[in-house]
Amino acid sequence: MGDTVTSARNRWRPIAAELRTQILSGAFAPGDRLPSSVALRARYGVSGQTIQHAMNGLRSEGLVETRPGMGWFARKPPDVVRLPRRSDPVRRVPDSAWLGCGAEDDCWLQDVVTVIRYDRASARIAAELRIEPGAEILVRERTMFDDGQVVALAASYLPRALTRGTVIESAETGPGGILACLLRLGHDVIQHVERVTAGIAHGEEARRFGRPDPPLVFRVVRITSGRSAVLGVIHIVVLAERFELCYELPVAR
Amino acid sequence: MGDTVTSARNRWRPIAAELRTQILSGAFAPGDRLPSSVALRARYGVSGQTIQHAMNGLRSEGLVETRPGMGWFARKPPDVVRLPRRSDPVRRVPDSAWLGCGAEDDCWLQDVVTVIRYDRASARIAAELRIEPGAEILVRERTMFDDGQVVALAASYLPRALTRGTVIESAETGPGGILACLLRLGHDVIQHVERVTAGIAHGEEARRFGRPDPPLVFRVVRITSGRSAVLGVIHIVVLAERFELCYELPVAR
DNA sequence: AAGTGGTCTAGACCACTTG
DNA sequence: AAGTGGTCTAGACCACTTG
Repeated sequence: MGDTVTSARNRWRPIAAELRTQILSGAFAPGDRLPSSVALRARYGVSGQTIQHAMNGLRSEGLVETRPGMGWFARKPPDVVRLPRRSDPVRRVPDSAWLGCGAEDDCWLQDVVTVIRYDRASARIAAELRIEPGAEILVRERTMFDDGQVVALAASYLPRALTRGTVIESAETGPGGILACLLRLGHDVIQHVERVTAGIAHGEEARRFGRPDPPLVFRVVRITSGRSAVLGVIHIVVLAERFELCYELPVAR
Repeated sequence: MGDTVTSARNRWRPIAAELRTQILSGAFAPGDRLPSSVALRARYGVSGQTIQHAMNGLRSEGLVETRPGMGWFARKPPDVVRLPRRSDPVRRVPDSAWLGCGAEDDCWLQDVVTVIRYDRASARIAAELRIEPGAEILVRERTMFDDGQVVALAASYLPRALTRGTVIESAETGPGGILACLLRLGHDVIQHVERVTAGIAHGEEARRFGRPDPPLVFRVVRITSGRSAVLGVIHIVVLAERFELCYELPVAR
């Protein structure tokens, strides 16, 4: 009923389970080296492949990291950076797809590369923007770095009907970013909606993150609405291991 | 610089990449059967293990699913259910750890099992509740089902100083759940903060989800604050493949 | 019965690290 | 030079599916 696959006998799973228990119980502290492949082979009486299979599982769970030539190590979880997701209409920091990440100094993003292009709305983008599929849109793509590492990919999509001939179509939109531009252009910004999913980065994304194995990511779709129209949508792909999304929900009285 | 591991030659990665491209391009529509292991072995001139390794990668990316004895299939992604995360102080639906999932009928959760126990605050819980480590707390644990499948695990932690002798310590808290109880008890509920991370379910969690392989999950920490104190915190572990978290961020004017 | 994916072994080679 | 993890092959067996 519940279980999907039992097929064939299975030695790697109990081995992974035992090591997992030891790591979670603290028998191996973060940074500790685990027994080597040959040691584990001898202990469990299995082949190297079987040990490798077990370790691959633990690695994907984030419990173990590997330094080739040196061994397996209980993982010291990377410091997680809190990304406050707020709705400030104008921010002090330069334009970035951390849109809403906060007006404060904790908005520490290190680098932003911007590509601007024009396109026609796909079915998906059209639905999100509530415009006709095929309508002209402005696409602003960004890559965000932290310490030389790519940590997020983002693409903003705006109806060209709103942006044509405005500063939004230039590389530098000035302080406050796109949102401030929209406000200056007389648009009402009523609310943002953020839809968050999680998954494994696809091939092209994994490549852009510079990882051999596809990392776990958040996918955030941020839809910004005015009084009578959707003003824009941003798709953000964020390395999940590095970030925590933090939402504040004030209680209406 | 960017790449972590190159070691040893590598045949499974390009194979995975090629199949990934075909799936994403639509050459294999969702539900289509992929070539069998023997066919792929012949096409690429590699061993079965190598093909298996490539397919394992695609499966963990969610692009492929496997029906043992039948073959590999391009994945028809499961319908994603939107979980609106709101801050309504009182809801019409029965008490549940979907707390804030909305007052509407779209709150469709199927079943809830509740365990109530008393404990002392761990360092982590104490920090979240802003009480002394070791202080007495009330723990309400829940398992949420949809169609017989476990889809979420949740545990609420409340300072016992707030709950002792109240209806919150009974199994049935009545309509509106814990939050309504707190309001009736005279507490101000000012805001919720939700911190969202994503990861692979740990061993015990994976077991509770009834999965042989640990699934990808959201971890939501929801902290509910009154005017001068934290009223409670809920830890929710949600199957990521089934849900989308949807946050509304109204723009302050 | 024939085909499917999943697991396992034994043995090989590779790139990497430390001495 | 000796030890490490990562990949690969060839061959075996298993549980599962359809006919």
